[in-house]
Order: sequence, then structure tokens, then C-alpha cells
Amino acid sequence: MRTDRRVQKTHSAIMQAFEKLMMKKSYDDITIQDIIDEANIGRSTFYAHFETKDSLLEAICSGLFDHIFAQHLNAEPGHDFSGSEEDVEAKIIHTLYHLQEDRKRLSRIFSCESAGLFWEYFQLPFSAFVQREIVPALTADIVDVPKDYVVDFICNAFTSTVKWWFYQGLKATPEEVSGYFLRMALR
Amino acid sequence: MRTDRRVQKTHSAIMQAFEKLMMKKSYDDITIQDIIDEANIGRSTFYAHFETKDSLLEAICSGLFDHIFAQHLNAEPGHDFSGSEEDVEAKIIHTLYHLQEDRKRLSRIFSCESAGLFWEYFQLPFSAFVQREIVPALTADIVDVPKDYVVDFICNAFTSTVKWWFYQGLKATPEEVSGYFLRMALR
DNA sequence: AAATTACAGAACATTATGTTCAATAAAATA
DNA sequence: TATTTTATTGAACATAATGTTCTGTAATTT
Repeated sequence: MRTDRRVQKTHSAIMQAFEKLMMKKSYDDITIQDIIDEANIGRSTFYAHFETKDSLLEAICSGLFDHIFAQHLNAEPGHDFSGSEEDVEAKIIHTLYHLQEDRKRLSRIFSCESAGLFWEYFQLPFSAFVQREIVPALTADIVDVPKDYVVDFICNAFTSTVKWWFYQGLKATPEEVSGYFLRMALR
Repeated sequence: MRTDRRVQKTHSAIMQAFEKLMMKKSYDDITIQDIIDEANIGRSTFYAHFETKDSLLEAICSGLFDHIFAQHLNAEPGHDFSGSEEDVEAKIIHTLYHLQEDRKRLSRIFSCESAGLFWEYFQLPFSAFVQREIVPALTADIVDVPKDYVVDFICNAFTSTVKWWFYQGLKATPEEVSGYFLRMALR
């Protein structure tokens, strides 16, 4: 059985209202009252869909980042140079292109310093990629540095790179940004 | 003329109340009402001292990080190997020792993901240090990487290193952490 | 001793949160 | 189509925080 058409409508009304509000104010400044007014739904209806404002954010984030990362970054390699420098670079450039396409929605989200939750969701899928494909390729150099530190370091480096890129207004190309990142983060 | 003794008392009462509350809950969860109750002062008295909760945070942060950074990290070099690898390493280790000494207050603050303001204040003095002493020493390697990206990268790398360190419960020594950081961030 | 200043504490308007409930409208089911 | 199930509405409600304003009181300065 499909989900009730009313549920779908309310759900997307909330989502749209939230994104529209994100264009105007930062996450912390958005109240549930704002969302209710913007979505034009009853108070109790919101609470029938989401427990808190953070639950809503969680839903937004998974939809956003799953789309960007899950598809290709963690996809099974279809070629024989998986894990190589070329492969890693290609995947990072690919990811940056995806982020660039979503620039309109993301630039507002990324500039919102208050919502660390965003970055948690952002880093989660990237961390898997780092552990699987990047770290094994460079353990030779840094044997005595704890592995979890290395993973954490690279994830944060990528996050801050994307932050920097968006803060600059995406002036650089994905290829350039990827180059900067790889040169700084991986020797 | 000295400041009114009553003002001093109220001020420190607010500060102490805030720090005590930070031991219990995260920044976002602390209300002005909590502070008033904990400090045992009148409502209007708080607003006579601080406009908002963020103003109070700002005051706390400057006191905290100015103490840690300003003194030695940005001090005039008293020796002739300023800017060298040994000098940079010594200063970073020194900074980490200071952070370690303040672990009680800082661990609560650092684990509070919500307050990005903390990290802004944390990075501000470090950024000056990076630009003055670290970047000039390695521009040879990375000529075509934008300088502001390099500075941003290294600052964020140090911030995430400290975050990681505290998250692990400061198991590693400052010397070890400094080693990890320098090896990962500066080739 | 007099003037100044800070504080207490209460009152107040405003705003947001989260819950509850009966009526209504829409959808799914038989 | 008729019936049942479910979602939504909208209002009401209790709770709690914000920020302002005011008066009397107490401490401090001059």
C-alpha cells in the first residue's frame, strides 16, 4: 500500500517551507512556528510528522547528502585502478561537481555556522570512503600516526575545503579545488 | 576611578554561574533564566551587564583563549631560530600543554558541538601565528595553491586535531599530538 | 552627609513549545 | 458506492523563556 496522499503533501509542504526559510534566516533562527506558518499547516500536523526541529533537519540532510555521496563515492569500482591516485582524484572531482550543482541550496546551508549537524551528515559518508580507499594507500608513510586520527584529519580537511570553496563563492573549478585538497591533505 | 565593587561581584557571579552550568549542559541548552537562578541575581541585573547570551559567551571566550594563545604563541621570538621547524613545534607543544592544563573547563566547551563561536575565537589567534610563521616556511612547495586556502587549511587542521585529542580524553601527550599534526598538516 | 549608582524583585507583554481534543475532510477498503 | 479508517484542522491549554520597565532599597562614591 502506498503512503496516504495527504501525508505526502504535508511532508513536502514542510520540506519546502523549511528550505524557503533557510534562504532567509539561519537554522537556529527558524522556529517551528515559522515552518507551520510558511507551510500553512496546523500545529498538531507538524508534530504528527516530526518530533523536533532537529528531526526535520536530519531528514533534510540525509536526503541531501545521500544523493551526493552514496551514489558514486561509495559505488563499486567498475575499473581496475580503484584506490589509485587517479581514482581518488576522479571521485573527489565528481563529488565537487555534484556539490556545485546544488550550490543554491547548499550555499545557504554551508554558511550557517550554527548547524554542526549538517557537517556531521556531510562527513559520515565521506569517512567511509576515506577509510576504504585513501588510508590504505598511504599507511606506508605514517605508520606511527593513529589510524583514527588520520581518518578524522582527512575528513575534516575535506570538509573545511568545501567550506572554504563555498565561502569564496565557488570561484575555483572542482579540478582546482581537488588539486589543492590532495596536495595539502595527502602529502 | 575603580569599577564599582558591586559590578565586579555581579560580573564574576555571572561568569561562575555560566561555567558551572557548562559542566552540566551544552551551551544551547543554557537559558538566561538558568544563569540568573544559578548566579542568584535579579533579571534586570543580567541585562545591565550583557545584552544577550552570546555577548556573555564572547566575554568568556576572549578571556579563555587570549590567555592560552596571546602570551607565547604570538610572542616576540627571543631566539634566532624563529619560524624554523623546531620553533614551530615548540610553540605548538607549548600551546597543547596550556590546553591540557585547562582540560576541565575546555573539555566541556570543546565537546559542545553547538557553539561554533568557540572555535572562531580559538582559530583567530592561531591564524595569525600560521600566517606569520608557518606559511612563509613552506611556500616553496605549494606555489600554485592559494595562500588563504593554505592558512584556512592549517587552522582547521589544528582545530580538528585539538578536537580529536579532547574527544579521545587527552590520552596522547602534547608531544605526540604535535607530531601527528605536523606530519599530517605540513607534508 | 549627600548624591550617585547598582541591584532586587515584581509586573508585564510577547513569543515559542509541546500536548490534547473534537470536528471535519480525505483516503483506503470492502 | 457505502463504510471504515486515518490525517488534518484549529482552538485551547499549560509551561517556560525573553526582554522591558519600574520602584524601593542598599551600597558606593564624592
